[in-house]
Amino acid sequence: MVNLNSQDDKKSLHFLEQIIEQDLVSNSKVLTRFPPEPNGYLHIGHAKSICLNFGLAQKYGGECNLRFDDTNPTKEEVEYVDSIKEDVQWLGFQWARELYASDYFEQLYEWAVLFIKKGLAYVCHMTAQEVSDSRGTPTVPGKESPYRNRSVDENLMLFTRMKNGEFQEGECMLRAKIDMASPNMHMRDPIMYRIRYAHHHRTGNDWCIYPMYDFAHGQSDFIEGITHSFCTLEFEVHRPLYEWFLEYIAEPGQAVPKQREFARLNLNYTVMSKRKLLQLVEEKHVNGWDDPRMPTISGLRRRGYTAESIRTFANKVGVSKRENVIDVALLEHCVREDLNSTSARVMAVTDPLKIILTNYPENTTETVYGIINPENPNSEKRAIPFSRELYIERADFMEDAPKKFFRLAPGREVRLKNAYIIMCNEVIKNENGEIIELHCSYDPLSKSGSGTEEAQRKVKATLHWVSIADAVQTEIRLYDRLFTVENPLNTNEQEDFLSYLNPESLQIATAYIEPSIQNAQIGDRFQFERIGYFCVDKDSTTEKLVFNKTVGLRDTWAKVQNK
RNA sequence: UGUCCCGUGGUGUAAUGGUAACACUACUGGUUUUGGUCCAGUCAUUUAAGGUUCGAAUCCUUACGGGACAACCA
Repeated sequence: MVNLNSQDDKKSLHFLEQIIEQDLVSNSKVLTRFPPEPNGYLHIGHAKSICLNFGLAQKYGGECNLRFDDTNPTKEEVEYVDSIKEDVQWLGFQWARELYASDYFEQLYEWAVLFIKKGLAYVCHMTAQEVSDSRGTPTVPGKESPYRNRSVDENLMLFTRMKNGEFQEGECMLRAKIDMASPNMHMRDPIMYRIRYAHHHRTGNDWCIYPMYDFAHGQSDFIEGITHSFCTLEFEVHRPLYEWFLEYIAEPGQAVPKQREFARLNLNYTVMSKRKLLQLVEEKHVNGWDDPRMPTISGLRRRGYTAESIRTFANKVGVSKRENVIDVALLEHCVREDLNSTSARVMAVTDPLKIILTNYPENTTETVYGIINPENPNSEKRAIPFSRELYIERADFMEDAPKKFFRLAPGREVRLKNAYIIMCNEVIKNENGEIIELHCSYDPLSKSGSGTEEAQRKVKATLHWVSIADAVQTEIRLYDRLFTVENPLNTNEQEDFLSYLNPESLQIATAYIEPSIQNAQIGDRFQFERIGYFCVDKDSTTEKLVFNKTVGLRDTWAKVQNK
């Protein structure tokens, strides 16, 4: 498992760390948990929670459990369980125990009976509509259920019959008897158990009654001996209920878990709710949960993000209780920083313009050498074939170049990276006036690394290139933000978030790459020099490599152009 | 006219009664055989008004602003 602590140096403590350190005085061990519901794939927001829960346990010498909150069989599937486990491990964490709330169904049932016996729970026969109507509103108190004051014996008998399948779905439920006038809606006789004739991914058809979140989560924490139960802000109003149940379950003086809440992660130009992500998948606006445009962990992984960069990101966004929207530029910065120091360089032309070196011998190929990774002082070199006919990037040539354009233009010189300095002598056009090729001459004395006076000549630009005869033709998938606006949820009445989908979020193109790319394996990451970071997609075949663009290099020239 | 939570540069996070700091973004400039990387610099009277104090981003009061809560979801 990765060790996060090395990154911590002398940073000040965030508020959850402060809480833990105060508790450490009386408590010896920190036990946390990451509690996903297996009803969807994990996203970058979950990554923050994972890094927090596992990281805190690690920092304070404790442990972190992976616990699936699987109390709603109608929405949960094994596929999601498997993907969640894969994602957590890929991120670099290993749980102490793999657990399921459904493991505790028997115990939870017994506790429910205990609440009935104490006169703190009752079976209620109101319909969903009646429950809703009688609950009141945040400003208006609710009304008590007519079934509220049944005898303990009758409740016991009824609850047993619920468990035995003697009622239909929706016919009745078990409710906690708290306070219908509480200003906290969650204390207005919340539902503890409901009837569901659904197959559960673990317990099969053993049960037809299932506990609600509020009667399962805190109890599960308690059973496992969790010391700190960290969750997102929307559960803050559940805290009194979390504590209310535990108060009657724990023995006097027995330690109970402490729930504390932090702000969830939001990223601009995307959505972060599982429901909306599921909708994107089901309605096929994207190609599955692991579509590289998705903010899911599996999507980011396929896109080429490293686990390291996501952990760094989670660390940099911080932890607090303020609503926040993180600029996706920070995520991109984190992955660039990692990939810059680790990825092999390669030259790839994505929009080719043919050039012919008129003074270079025909039918000749020579080998030039490039450094695989200039950030690594011990980097090896790679061999690159050079010849008379080359491709350069179309954007690297302008016929009428403004002063600020440093690249190739008629009568101007540039260096071909790792090779020679060339000059553009002639622009060849077709009958439509489109530029189809350039005739250039090269300076034989200017070869890279030769140390000659000519080679040390200063030129304004260095271009990447590829020898046409030796290039490997590949598919590249270029991604842009999935949504055109920073907050797709901020819609006016007649639109929904789908209307802000970016129609150009995926573009497919061809890249011609130097032949050293031939041995690339699925998942390998490269920097296409001067373009960006790419990784080999799983759709690659022996005939054709497919690359995903992870993120572009910072592009100062694009900014200058846009002014 | 409810309860709870939160207000610090464009964005996030620090400063825990004693000089508002760091990161990202943006913009300047330098280095560079990647217009990348790297390096240097610029960008805030801490929502407002009162109060306590020698001293307030920090404590108190009020106002204003934002968010959560009315699923047999989690």
